[in-house]
Amino acid sequence: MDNVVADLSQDRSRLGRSSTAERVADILRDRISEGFFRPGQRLSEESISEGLGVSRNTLREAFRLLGHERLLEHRLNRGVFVRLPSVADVSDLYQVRRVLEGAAVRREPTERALTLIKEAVSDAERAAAQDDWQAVGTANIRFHQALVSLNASPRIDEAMRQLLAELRLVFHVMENPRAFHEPFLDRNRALLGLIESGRPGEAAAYLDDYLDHAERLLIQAYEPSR
Amino acid sequence: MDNVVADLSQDRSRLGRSSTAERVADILRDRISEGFFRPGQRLSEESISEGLGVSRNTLREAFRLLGHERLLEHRLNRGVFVRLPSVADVSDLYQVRRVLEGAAVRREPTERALTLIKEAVSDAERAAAQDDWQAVGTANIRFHQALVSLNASPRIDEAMRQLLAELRLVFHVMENPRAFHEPFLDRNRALLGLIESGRPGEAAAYLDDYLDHAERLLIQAYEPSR
DNA sequence: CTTGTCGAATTGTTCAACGATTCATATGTT
DNA sequence: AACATATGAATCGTTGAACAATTCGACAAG
Repeated sequence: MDNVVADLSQDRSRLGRSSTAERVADILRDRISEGFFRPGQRLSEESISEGLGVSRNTLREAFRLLGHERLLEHRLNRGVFVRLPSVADVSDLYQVRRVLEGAAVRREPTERALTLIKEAVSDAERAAAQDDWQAVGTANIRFHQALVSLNASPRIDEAMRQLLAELRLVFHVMENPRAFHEPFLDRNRALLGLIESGRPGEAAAYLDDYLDHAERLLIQAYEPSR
Repeated sequence: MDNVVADLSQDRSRLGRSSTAERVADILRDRISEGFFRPGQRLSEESISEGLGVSRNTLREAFRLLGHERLLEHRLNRGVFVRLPSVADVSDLYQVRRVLEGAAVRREPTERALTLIKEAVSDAERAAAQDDWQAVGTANIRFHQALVSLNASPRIDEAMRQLLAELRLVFHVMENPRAFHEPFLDRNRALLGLIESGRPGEAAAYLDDYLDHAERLLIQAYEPSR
C-alpha cells in the first residue's frame, strides 16, 4: 500500500497543474520555443485571446507568467513581445552556464545522472549520423540539462530549463543553427570521458574552454543580425 | 549630444517600471519580507483588492508575479498562501548557495565588489555591537549578496535576490533568528580575509564548511516548528 | 525638416456576473 | 459511535463589457 501512495505522489504535480492561464502559458511557451512566434514579434491580446478562445484577462495572466521566464517582454501600454535577447544577454547566459555547469562537473557524478548524460551524447551522435540537425540540437540541450542535474538541486534544474529556453530564442534569430551545434559533438563526448574517469579539475577546465569558445562563436554569428 | 543620449538610456528603466499590478506586487513583496504576512497565511483576493483599492483582476496579476518568485503558493480553487518552505526547500536553497557563492569566491574579486563586501562585514559588526539584530540580519544578507556579485552576472544577482527573499520566509518561522545570525559574524570576517589575500581554494573550502554548518543549524531550529 | 495636432488602435484597469470548487456543518444510515 | 452523504455558504476561476490612458502614425503648420 505504501509504495502505491508513493507512486501517486509523482502524478500529483500534474494534478494541480490546471488553470486556464497556465495551460495557455504552456501553449505559448511551446509556440515560442518552436519558433512559431519569432523573437521581436508582438503578441496582440485581442487576436490571441480570440484565437485561443480565452478572455483577455486570462491571457494577460499567462503573459505575466512567461514574462517572468524572460520569454516575453512587457512594454507598458505597448503590449507584449517575444523577447529578443541582446548580445549582453547572450554573454550573461553563458556566464550563468559557466557557474552552473562548472559546479556540476566538479561533483561526484551519480549513476542516474551519468546514464542520462551518456544517452544524450549517444542520441546526438546518432542524430548527426542521420543528418537530423533538429534532433542534434535537442539532444545537445538534454546533454547540458543532464550535466547540470549533477548539482542535485531542483531549483538549479528549473533555472537551467529557463536558461536553455531563453537560449533557444537566440538560435531562432541565427541563420543556420545546425552549423553551430556540429563542432560540439566531439567535445560533449570528451567531456563525458573526463567526468567518467573522475578528473573533475580537468573536466572543469575543459568545460570553461568549451563555453568560451561557444560563446564567442555564437555572438559572432548573432551580432550582425541585430 | 551623444553622451547626453547615452546618459538618458540609464533612466529609461525607471520609465517602464510602472503598472498597477507591478506596484501591487512590490507592496505585497515588502509586506511578506517584513513578516506582516506570515508564512502559511492565506491572502484573500477580496479583502486585499478592497484594501488596496485595485480590482481583483489586477491583484491576481500581482499574485502570479510573486508566485513565480516562490513567495506565494497558488492552490487551485483555494487561493494564494504565503509560502511555507519545507525542510527539503531549505536544503535546496543551501545547495544553490553552495553553487552560487562557491563559484563567486573562486573568482578574481573586483575592486567594486570587494568594497561592498567589506562594508557589509563592517556594518554587521557595528550593528552587533549595538545589539541591533535586525540590522545584523540585513547586513548579513548584503554580505552574501555582495559575495555572489563577484560572479558578475545580472541573472545570478537576480536569482540570489529571490533566494534570499525565500530564505527570509524561513527566518520568519523561527523563534529567534538573532541567535542564528550571531555565530557567523566572525566567519564572514574570516572569509573576507581569505578572499582578499587571494586564496580562492581555501576560501571555497571554508565557505563549504560555513554553509554546511549554517544549513544544519537552520534545519535543526526549523524542523520542530513545522 | 522639425514641431504640433488629431484620431484610430491597443493596452490598462475596473466591474459585475455566473459556474465550479472547497470546506464545514448537518443529516442520515448502519 | 462511526461513517457516509447531502446541504450550503464562501471563495476562486473565468468571462465579457466598458471606459480611461497611452501609443503611434498621418497630416498640417511653422
